[in-house]
Amino acid sequence: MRLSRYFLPILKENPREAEIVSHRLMLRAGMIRQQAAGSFSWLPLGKRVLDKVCRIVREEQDRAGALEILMPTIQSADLWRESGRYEDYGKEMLRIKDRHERDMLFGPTNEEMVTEIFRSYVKSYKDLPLNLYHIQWKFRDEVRPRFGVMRSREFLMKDAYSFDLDYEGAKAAYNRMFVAYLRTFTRMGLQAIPMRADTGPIGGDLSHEFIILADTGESQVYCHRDFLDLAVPGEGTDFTNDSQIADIVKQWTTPYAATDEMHDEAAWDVIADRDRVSARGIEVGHIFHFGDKYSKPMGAKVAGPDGKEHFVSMGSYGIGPSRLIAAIIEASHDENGIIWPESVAPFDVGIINMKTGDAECDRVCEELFAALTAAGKEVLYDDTDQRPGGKFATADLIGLPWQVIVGPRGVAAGEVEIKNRRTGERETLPLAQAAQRFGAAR
RNA sequence: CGGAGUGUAGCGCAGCCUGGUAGCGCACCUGAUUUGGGAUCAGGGGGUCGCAGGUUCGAAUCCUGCCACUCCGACCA
Repeated sequence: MRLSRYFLPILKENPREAEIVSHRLMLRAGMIRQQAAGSFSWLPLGKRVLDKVCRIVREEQDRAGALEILMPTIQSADLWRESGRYEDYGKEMLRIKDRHERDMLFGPTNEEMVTEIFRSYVKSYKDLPLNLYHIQWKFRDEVRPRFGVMRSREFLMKDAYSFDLDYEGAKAAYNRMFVAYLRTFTRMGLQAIPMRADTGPIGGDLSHEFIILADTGESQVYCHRDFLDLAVPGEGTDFTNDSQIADIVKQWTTPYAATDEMHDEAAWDVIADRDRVSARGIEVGHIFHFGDKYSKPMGAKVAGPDGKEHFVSMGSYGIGPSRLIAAIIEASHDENGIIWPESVAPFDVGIINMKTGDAECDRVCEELFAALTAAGKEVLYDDTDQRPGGKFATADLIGLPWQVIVGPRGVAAGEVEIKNRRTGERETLPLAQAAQRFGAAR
């Protein structure tokens, strides 16, 4: 992509309304545009990151055996009356009437709808386990939206729903999602720690929040230092092996970890001082087991091997990709801007032409741009006629992992400079080697 | 929903107290000189001063009501 043809409305100054760093940087980097309290448009740069995050989420959900579907944002109130939540949910649910005066709502979550789908088709335990997920916009009419996309009213959510014959099966499904989450967050360059959670309004008796540590986190969290060195399950993890998956979950739930509201002072006191990690955290995922809370009132049942009907045992599993992006920035930035982990960076490499219009600089940049693109890299080529300082500032702000700097001085010597955004390390390389560094053939 | 605050050009702000032709910086457009960490000069475009009433010869400025947004608290992915 050539920057001259891109839409990247960066801001030099901090917008007044943005208090926390991720909100500021997302606005300044031209990723998002606020449209109303807690509702945002995603501009090209932000959309690219959102897509990358969603892709990782998808890959890990699929790997763990979940199947992607897509349900509507607008739901009928009748479904929610079946579960009893239409009355219970409160003002956070945006209620709408259609032209026939029928009660509708903008979905804050999809338990009822997915249960409706399930009960319509699945009648036998032989079709279980089943886990259906979708990535869809949700709306919760928060009393006080804040912190940009971290706490918005409209937000993107991956929500998965598992269906099993009994508690044992549901527990195994829960464990699969648990392990999938560990992998998902790790792939985004985050260290996520599962913490026992309150089951909240959805109810249930087994629940974990996945919390990442960041100085600007919204809540106080406590955990054992052991978490920081635990091995994250690899790509080859066998999600069909229940006992292996259960072992991983056990390993990841044994050391102490709790959010403020679940904190147990007595258990905490037992831990040696040097092993205690007391920090700020951001919740990026939440998994629940809730049994027959919806299957029972909504009549979602299957025939078991015993020939009798059983209400299915369910769980739900959420990740907020839009909020996750803010969390990544909170965990990875410096005074100059965002520092993207490579897996979610909007582009892999930025090429900075220090002197657009200079025949040699232009030629070298074009060659590099073509070579890196051919090598499968996503490249943002700054071919604008801004001055070097401005280009550096923009590149640092939007946080691409690598910058290739092409200036007349280096070009005369047949060299370009490569800068790593995270470490700030610069390296001067002959042109051919620079291209090879990013996977180009020659 | 309680408390506090802010609405003036795309962004950041001044002007309001003490009413009299709406300003500054950045950004944008034109031209010239520039080009290794947010250039310089010259010229230019852009605002029903959040909205609605009221007071007044005259309102960004004073009064009343409303709306939007932000922050703190309570609440949540």
